[in-house]
Amino acid sequence: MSQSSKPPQPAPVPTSADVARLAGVSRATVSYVLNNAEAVRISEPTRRKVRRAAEELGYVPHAAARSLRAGHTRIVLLPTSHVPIGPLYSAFLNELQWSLRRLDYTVVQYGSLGLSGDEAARAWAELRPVAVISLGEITLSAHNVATLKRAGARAVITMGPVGVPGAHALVMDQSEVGARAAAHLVERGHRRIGVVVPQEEGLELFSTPRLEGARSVAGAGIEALPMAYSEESAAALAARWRSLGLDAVFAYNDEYAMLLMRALLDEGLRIPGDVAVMGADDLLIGRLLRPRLSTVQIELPTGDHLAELVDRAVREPSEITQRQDLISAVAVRREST
Amino acid sequence: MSQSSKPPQPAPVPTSADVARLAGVSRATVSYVLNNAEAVRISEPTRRKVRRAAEELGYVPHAAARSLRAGHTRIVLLPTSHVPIGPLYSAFLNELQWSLRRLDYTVVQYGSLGLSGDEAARAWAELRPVAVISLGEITLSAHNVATLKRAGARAVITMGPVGVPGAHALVMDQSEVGARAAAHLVERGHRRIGVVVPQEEGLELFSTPRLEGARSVAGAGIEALPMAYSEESAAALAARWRSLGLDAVFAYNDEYAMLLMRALLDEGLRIPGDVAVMGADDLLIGRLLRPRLSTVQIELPTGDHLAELVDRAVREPSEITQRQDLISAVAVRREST
DNA sequence: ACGATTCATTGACACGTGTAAGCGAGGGTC
DNA sequence: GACCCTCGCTTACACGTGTCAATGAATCGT
Repeated sequence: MSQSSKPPQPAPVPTSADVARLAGVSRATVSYVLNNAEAVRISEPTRRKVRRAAEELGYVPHAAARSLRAGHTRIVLLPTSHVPIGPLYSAFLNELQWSLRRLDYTVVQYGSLGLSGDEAARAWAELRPVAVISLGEITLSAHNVATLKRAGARAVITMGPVGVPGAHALVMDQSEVGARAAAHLVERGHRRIGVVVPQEEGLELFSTPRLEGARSVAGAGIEALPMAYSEESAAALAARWRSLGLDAVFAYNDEYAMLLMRALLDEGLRIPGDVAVMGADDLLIGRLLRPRLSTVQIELPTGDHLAELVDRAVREPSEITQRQDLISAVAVRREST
Repeated sequence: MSQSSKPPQPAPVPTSADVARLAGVSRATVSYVLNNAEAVRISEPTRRKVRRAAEELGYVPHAAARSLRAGHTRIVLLPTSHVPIGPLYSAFLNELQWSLRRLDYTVVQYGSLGLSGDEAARAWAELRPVAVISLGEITLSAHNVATLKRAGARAVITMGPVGVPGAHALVMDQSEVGARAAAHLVERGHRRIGVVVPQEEGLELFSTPRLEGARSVAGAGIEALPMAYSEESAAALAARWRSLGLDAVFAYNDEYAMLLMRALLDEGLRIPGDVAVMGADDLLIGRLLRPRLSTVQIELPTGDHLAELVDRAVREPSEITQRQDLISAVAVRREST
C-alpha cells in the first residue's frame, strides 16, 4: 500500500521479472516453474513460492514475446469472406474453428478486404501463422504460397475449386454439386434447365463452379438465371418464367430455391408438374415448404477431421498428400422434382 | 545461385537485418524507411535502395516482434461460441469483423471451450488484446475484467444481458424481444401463451432472456416449451398441442417458429385460428411459408457503428459512456397472428 | 577560416520470453 | 582430504523490432 504518486499510469502489466523479484528467485526459475519444465529440477518449496507470487500479481505470460522467442506460433489464419455464405458453410467454419481451438491453435480471422493476392499474402505473413486455410476468395499464386511458407507457414491449404502449386489442396469441388443436381433432373426427363446464379457479390466462388458442373452434365440445356436474395427479385424472375421455356431449375441453394419456388407457386405454376425445382445444401428449413424441396445433400468433412488434417500437415509437412477431395454430393429427391 | 549445402534448412525468414545488409545501410535506416518515419529524414536514393532490397528478399515484418516493442497490439478478441447462433447474429458478427478489419484491427476468434471466467480471462489476456468483445457466453467477474485491463485491454465490452462492473456494457437486451412478442399476442386477445425454448446447448444465453421478457408482460399466462431443432421434436410437440390448452406461441426464433408451425399445420390445426404463431428475427425465409409468419423485427446496430464505438473506446477509454442499449425490437404482424 | 547549423545515418537499448551453459554447495566414494 | 557426482538455481544470450541520442559530414553565416 505505498502511497506513491502515479495516478495516471495505468498500472504496468506484470512480467515474469516481477514475479521473480517477488518470489526472490531468478527469472529463469520462474520460467521453468510456470512451464513445468522437465529437463530442470526445481525444489518443491521454490515451486510453491513462484506459483504464489505469480498468482498474487495476476501474472499472465505475453504471447507475442513467447512466440518471438520460440520462433513460431500456433496461429492458424482463416481469411474471412464478408460474403453471405450459406448456413451450411457457416456451421462448418464454426466447427472448424472450434476443433482447431481444441488442438490448441489460435484462430485468427483476417478480412482480406479487396486485397490482391500479393497484398493479402504479405499481410497474412506478418502474423507468422503456422497454417493458412484459404477458402479461395483470394486467388493465391505460387509466389504467394512461397511467401507464406518462407514466413513460417508449414501448411497452406486452399479449399477453392482449383489447386495452387505448392499448397496443400483440400479441394471442395462445388462443380460436383451442380453436376449431381443436373444429373438428377436429366434423369427425370428434364432437358431445359435453368440455373439460378446469385447476384450477391462474393458468391461467384461457389456459384460459378455449381453452374459449370451443371453445364458439364446437361450441356446446351442449361440457362443461367441471375437472381438476388429478395422477394422482389424472385417475383420478377417468376413473372417472366413462362416465356423462358424451361421445365426445371436448379437454384444454387435451398434458400434461393425456396424463394423462387414460393414465387413460382404464387405465379400459379405447378411444381413439379410445370417446373421441377432443385436446391442444394439440404437445409432443414427446405423441408418445411410444400411441396418438399428436392436437394443436393452435401457431405462436408467434420470440423474435427479437417482440423486434424491441418494438425498433421503442421507436424509433418511432407507426409501429407498434396491433393484430396473432401466433399461428396448426392441428390435427394423429395417432392419438388 | 550459390550451390551451398543446406537442403534441410527451410530457408530462414528474412529479417530487417538482412534487408539492411543487402542495402548496405543500418537496420535503423531500414526501419525508418519502411515505416515512412516523418521525424527522421532519409535521402531519396537511400529510400530506393532499401525498398529494392526489401522487395528482393520478400521481407515481411514480424508482427509479434513489432507489438512486443510497441507495447501494445491492434488485436480485438472475439470469443466465439460454438452455439448454433441464428443467421441474424451470424451476419452481424461477420459484418462487425469486417468493419474492425477496415479500422486496421486484427480480429482473433478465441473459442472459450468450457473454460471458467478466470481461465478464459487469463487465456485471452495472453494475447494482450486492445479490446475484448464478449457476447456473454462466459460470465466475467469484475476481477476478470481487471485482469484484462491490466494486460492492456483498453476496452472490455460485454454484449450480454447484464453489465459487468468495470466493463463497457453494450447491452443487447434480449428480453425486449420476448416482451414485444408477448405484448403483441396479448394485445390480440391471447392469454395462454407458449414460449418455445430451444434445447440446443448454449442458446440459453438468448432464450432465457426472451422467455423472461415474455413473462414480464404476460405473467402467469406463459408456459415454457422445450423443443429441439428437428422435425421430430417439432412433431412431438405438435402432437400433444391440443392437450396444452394454449392459444398462442412465441417460438424464440423464425426458424423454430417455422418448424413448429409446419408441424402444427400437419397436425390439422388452423393458424392463426386455433393458435397464433410468432417468431423473431424477421428472416426472409419466414415470409415464404403460408400463412406468413408474424415476427419480432430486431434492429441490430450496424457492424460499422459498433466497430467505431469500439475504436472510440480504445482511443479514449474514459470518454465512452459506460452503458448503452443497442437493440430495439418491434413486432411485425403478418398472417400467423 | 572557423564555429554554428542542418542533414543523413548509425549505435545501442528495450520490449518479455525460453533455454543452454555454468556454478556453488552438499554429499558421497576411494 | 581430493575427487566427482548430482541437485538447485542463476547468469547470459537470442528472438525481431522501433526509436532516442549521438555521430560525422556537409553547408552556412560572418
